[in-house]
Amino acid sequence: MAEYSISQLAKEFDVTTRTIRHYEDLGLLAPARRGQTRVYSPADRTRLRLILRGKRLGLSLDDSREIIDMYEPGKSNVDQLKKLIDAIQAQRSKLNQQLDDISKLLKDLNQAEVDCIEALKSNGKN
Amino acid sequence: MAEYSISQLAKEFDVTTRTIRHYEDLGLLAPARRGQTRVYSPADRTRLRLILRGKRLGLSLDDSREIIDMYEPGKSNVDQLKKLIDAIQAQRSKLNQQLDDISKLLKDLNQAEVDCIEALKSNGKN
DNA sequence: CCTTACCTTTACGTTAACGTAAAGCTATAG
DNA sequence: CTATAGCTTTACGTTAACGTAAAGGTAAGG
Repeated sequence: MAEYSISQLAKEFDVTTRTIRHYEDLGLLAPARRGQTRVYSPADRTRLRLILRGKRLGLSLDDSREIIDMYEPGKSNVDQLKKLIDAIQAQRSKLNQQLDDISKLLKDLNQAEVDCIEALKSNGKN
Repeated sequence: MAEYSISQLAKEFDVTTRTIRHYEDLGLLAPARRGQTRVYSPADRTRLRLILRGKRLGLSLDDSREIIDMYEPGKSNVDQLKKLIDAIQAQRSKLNQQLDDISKLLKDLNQAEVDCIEALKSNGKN
């Protein structure tokens, strides 16, 4: 089965159909139509997954569209490709910054937890 | 020198003074005052750094406030502490999800770059 | 004394990312 | 045949996170 309805995708990724249509309005998705009804291919499904992954990472929908478009070069000219490579570099450095942020946050959380447990212990004595 | 003006912090972290005041409106910062003027301590500066780190990770300001408040238990009761530990667990699993997302995205970007460079080569032949 | 450079509060405006309601088509089950 | 379930478009509403004036206090420099 290589196709999905909008509500199937909505259920699978735990978003509303409104959200999926919104992404289409912004040009991030372009599913086929059977009559008036949207029909999603596995490729559409993958695009949706990428969009939501981007969201979890704090990317704007515009950012996500740019990234997703990077995955399909081939019809571009040389200048565009060079711009794409630059964009990829930029994204990579941003992601590395995030990795650094996350490791620091995790460290902080560990410390906070230790402090919490300590507080619980001495609190239990009262 | 253990104090900062609002514009010093704004410059250091590359945000506007409006942004910093906004964080105060939402209860994320509470600097001292000299007369009417805000005076920021190193601790305030650290809180601001944490807020902005959270922002880079896609956290809402409310999320950030919760996390930051985790760093200072001590006056809480047992129930609050237990809730804090739960919140820490939740944050940790969210961050681990992000780590996974990022590693996948980085992988995808690498592949996209390879594809780009390939396209550039064959394009150069024309 | 007055300009320049800060600081302040108050308050309306803006953008992104949807939510929500209204109104209607379509098909299948009872 | 009609009622229920799922699809559609259109369009106004909402929330978060600030932006952007407007209007004014304060202190140092020429």
